[in-house]
Amino acid sequence: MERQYFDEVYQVVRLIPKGRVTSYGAIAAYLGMRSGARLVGWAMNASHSLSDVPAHRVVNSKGLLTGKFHFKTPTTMQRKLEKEGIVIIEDQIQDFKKVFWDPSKELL
DNA sequence: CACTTGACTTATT
DNA sequence: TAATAAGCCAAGT
Repeated sequence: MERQYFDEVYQVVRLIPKGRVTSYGAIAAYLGMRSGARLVGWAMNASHSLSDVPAHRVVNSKGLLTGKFHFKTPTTMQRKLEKEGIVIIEDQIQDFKKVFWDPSKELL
């Protein structure tokens, strides 16, 4: 169980500000992986064990809620994001560029 | 033990 | 411009 990247992924996700979202690739890049986005997805899948991991703030590069079906209910993810002020239409985040939070640039 | 799959992304054809 | 291939790590079969 060498989850060397898993823990790092969780920590970054935990640092996502409320009302902002990030992408799997951004997290992967911040961890030094060029294309470890899939691994980030796996980390999210395993994040169900944890309680402090706002996986709903992690979307794909297009701002699409691809992982919403992995939540308790398919609407949980969207509802949580909308509750934080993010507008979503047809599983697509509106003004994605504005709410996008890049750890490598904003977390420093 | 080897192959496939998975909440992805970028590059190439 | 759209479709396909390749690349990455971990876990499941």
